[in-house]
Amino acid sequence: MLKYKPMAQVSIQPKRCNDPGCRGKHAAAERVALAALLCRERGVQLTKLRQQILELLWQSEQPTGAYELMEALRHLESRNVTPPTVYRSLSFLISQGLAIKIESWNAYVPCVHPERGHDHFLFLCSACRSSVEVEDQRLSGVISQAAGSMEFRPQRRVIEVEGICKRCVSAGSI
Amino acid sequence: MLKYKPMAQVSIQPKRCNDPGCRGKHAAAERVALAALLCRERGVQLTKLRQQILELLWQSEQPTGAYELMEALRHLESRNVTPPTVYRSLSFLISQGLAIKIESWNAYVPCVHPERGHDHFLFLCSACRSSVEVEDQRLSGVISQAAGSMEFRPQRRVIEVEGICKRCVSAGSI
DNA sequence: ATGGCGTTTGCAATGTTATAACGTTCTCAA
DNA sequence: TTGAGAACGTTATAACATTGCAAACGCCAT
Repeated sequence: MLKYKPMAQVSIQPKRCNDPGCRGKHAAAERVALAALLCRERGVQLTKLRQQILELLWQSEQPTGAYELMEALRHLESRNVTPPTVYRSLSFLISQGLAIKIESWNAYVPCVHPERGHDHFLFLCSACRSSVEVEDQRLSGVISQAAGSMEFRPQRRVIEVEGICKRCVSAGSI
Repeated sequence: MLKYKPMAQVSIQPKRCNDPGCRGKHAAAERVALAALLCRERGVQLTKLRQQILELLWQSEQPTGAYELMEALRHLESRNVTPPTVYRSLSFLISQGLAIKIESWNAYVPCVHPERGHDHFLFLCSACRSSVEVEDQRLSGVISQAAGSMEFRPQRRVIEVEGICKRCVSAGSI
């Protein structure tokens, strides 16, 4: 069961990150504050509901399913919450680049770097069910080039590599 | 509704294809014959059911959903066919590299080059719902390299680029 | 051919993920 | 303050996929 702790409300200074090699090591509260900032800049609303869902995603150790988020919300709000509520907020977060759907798992993760418009790929560990978001310029290059040679106009990329992460290989969980 | 025509039973000479730039221009019957050959070589059974599903995939213009395949089978066999029947056969075909699941569409396509163990990516046109399977050495390289630098052991790759294909761009279906 | 054994399929039920349709409430600007 | 668009609530249903168990099939050693 996904747990929720309300995040600090004040004095969080959102910072844009420029390190392409960072492995997403950011404080959740800071990233949520950044999301709020970006939404303000863009003139879109990070409503309470949307922020709650974003925080739940950040607080989860692992990619989270929509129905799991729904359960968590039910406890948060002490009322019934239905699928459209969750899916609409997820759509919003995804459209704003604040969350990502992992297509091969039907699960959702917060996007670590919404402030960059980059292509990312996801490494998914099937042993510990963790995901890591990675930015790669060369990947974008290869895809753009292949698309160009076919005169294909790309709009959305899904790049997911499932396997065993370093930790789990060491732990012998192969 | 997906149509089915039984494929020629005789005199099909399956051929392995070595053209990395081929865009999957192969006769369906020849590809099914090749699948049968590969299964024989591997000591696994391409049963009637499995072959029917593979043929349906080849005969479909577009990626096909499991329930659509189920409907088509019902008409073929004039009896009820249930989801597990279809999903089990799809699992088999996928495990043998004879079919591919398109994760972002929950749909299935035949794999054009089961005889090669390559990484492929898929270009998906959201206008005409077509898919094209492409092999790319550089892509595999970029992913392997990124994985290596994280000491991640990749097992399965999902690479799907959705957008608008050449035909649909020309046709102005943007 | 026959019996044994692993593989494949049939079938009913159920689980999981996602959206449609429609009405209400909220927000913000004129 | 009121009107228009955005966001949300609610009911229902669509779409996709799996579990569990039993029957049939295929293969092969006897």
